[in-house]
Amino acid sequence: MTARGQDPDQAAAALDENKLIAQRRDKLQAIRQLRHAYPNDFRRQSTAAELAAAYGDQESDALQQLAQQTTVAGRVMRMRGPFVVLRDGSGQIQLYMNNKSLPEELAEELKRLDLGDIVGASGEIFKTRTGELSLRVSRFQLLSKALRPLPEKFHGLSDTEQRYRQRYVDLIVNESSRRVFETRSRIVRFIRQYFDALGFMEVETPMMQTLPGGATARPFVTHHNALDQRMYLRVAPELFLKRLTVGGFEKVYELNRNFRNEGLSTRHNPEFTMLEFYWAYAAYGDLMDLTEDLFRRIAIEIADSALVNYQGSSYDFSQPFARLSVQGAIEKHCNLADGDQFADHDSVVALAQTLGIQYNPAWPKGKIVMEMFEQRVEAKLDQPTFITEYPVEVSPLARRNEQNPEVTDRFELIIGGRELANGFSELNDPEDQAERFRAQVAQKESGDEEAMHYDADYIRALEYAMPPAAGEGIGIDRLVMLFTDSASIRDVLLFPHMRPQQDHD
RNA sequence: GGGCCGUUAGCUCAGUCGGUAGAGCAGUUGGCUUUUAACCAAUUGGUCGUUGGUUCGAAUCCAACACGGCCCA
Repeated sequence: MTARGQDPDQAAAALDENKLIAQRRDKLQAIRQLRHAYPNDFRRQSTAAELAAAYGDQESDALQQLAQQTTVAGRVMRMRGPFVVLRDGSGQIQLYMNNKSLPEELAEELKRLDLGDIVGASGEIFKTRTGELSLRVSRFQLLSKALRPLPEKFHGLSDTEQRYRQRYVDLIVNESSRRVFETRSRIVRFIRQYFDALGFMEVETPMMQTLPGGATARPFVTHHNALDQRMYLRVAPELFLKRLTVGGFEKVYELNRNFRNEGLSTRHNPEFTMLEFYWAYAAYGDLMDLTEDLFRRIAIEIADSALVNYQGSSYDFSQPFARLSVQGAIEKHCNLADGDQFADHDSVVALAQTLGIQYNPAWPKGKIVMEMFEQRVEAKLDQPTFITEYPVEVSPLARRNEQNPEVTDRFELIIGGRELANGFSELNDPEDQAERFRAQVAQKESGDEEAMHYDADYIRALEYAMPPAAGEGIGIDRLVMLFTDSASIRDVLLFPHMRPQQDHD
């Protein structure tokens, strides 16, 4: 019942009650009469995986001879007659619990056992007639009662919304989901090992910043009470990591969360994980080589093969990636005869008209060119491709190309029509950087909310001399999507952002 | 922001032409007790997402809203 003035969350929880939960609460009450219902003095001797490794290959007779006793613990996942399947963090082990051979009080306890309960059990290791490794249970104990029933045993939990909102249930019943997050963890661990082995140092820079910088994106805004100061959640760690190269840390990386106040989609979550690394005395070509090597090694580590299948496409990470300039990619995928259309602002505007691009004629030429790329080309780039020569107007932190000052020594890696990485030779000329910041401020003042602020301290840092360097960011969520064949970023985030559910009174 | 689709028992899903709600699993009771989505018999369980409209009558038709999915921008 929803009492007037009751906490809405409590009201929702109360409404969530049903007969199945009530029955289990009654069982819990009965247990509370007998003893502590949530003991924490049970200790197990074996995990399911350890038992499988030690005894899985043994013959039934040999096991009988051994008569090895052990103790396990885990969640009840199946009950088939006298058989109870227990799952622990390592895998599954079957228990044999015949209520006719158990002592009377345990037979009573067995009646109260439900799917989802967490129990400890001990007994002799044996193999059933069908050859399944099992434990002939002589003693068992309920360790934690499940008051809520598990989803259906065969189909698991398939409602997408509930899988995201109640990930703990998804993880209990859907092995494929568990595997995705195990793989994510392996990938992140591997990346750290990879950079550590190359002599990079992992660092942590501010996530709360007084000036958001390092990317063109809308930030989340918050407030620091004691300082009475406006603060921003970082959109990128870039400017702090580059300050560290000024300080003399020549190879640094950070693998952590960024926050961008933008829409949600199958490839965007407001908080997402990014790897950024900065490498002194290297240039963007070195980054591309490293990126190819990293992706190949991740593929072999995770998939045991450089061939990765993703959503119907197949990528061979043993091969070097294609390399194509922004302009070249537009020419190729829009079937343009020559590059004359890119000569000046007027001709670019004319081309945007011809291609039916949505744009603002007041935008600088390079920004219109990027709109062409994003609206007409990016999604078509399936196979791994480095797109290079990004316009200087959309690359305010990247080093200018020495042959063509309109573009930067920058690349993005596109796979499956998605941006996976973005890297460039760093702009370490403080006077050029100050100029670029001023251009960003002008764009911000003309209404571009994503344009950057002028970061005077960053300019001061560059004035102390930053070594020539190259730096790159790799989107970890999208990378995990690629290596787990996941269609949505929500499938690789344990707790993706969701709109709150509304309760109707 | 726009388009399309979805929302029915704890879970997975049916629901015909608008005529008063169904299955499997889970649960309960009993049987069986070396099974593999165990099996056999009986049985409980529903604000049909929310609000409003049309109608003698709405899970079903219409509208708005909420949440989710896919596609587009």
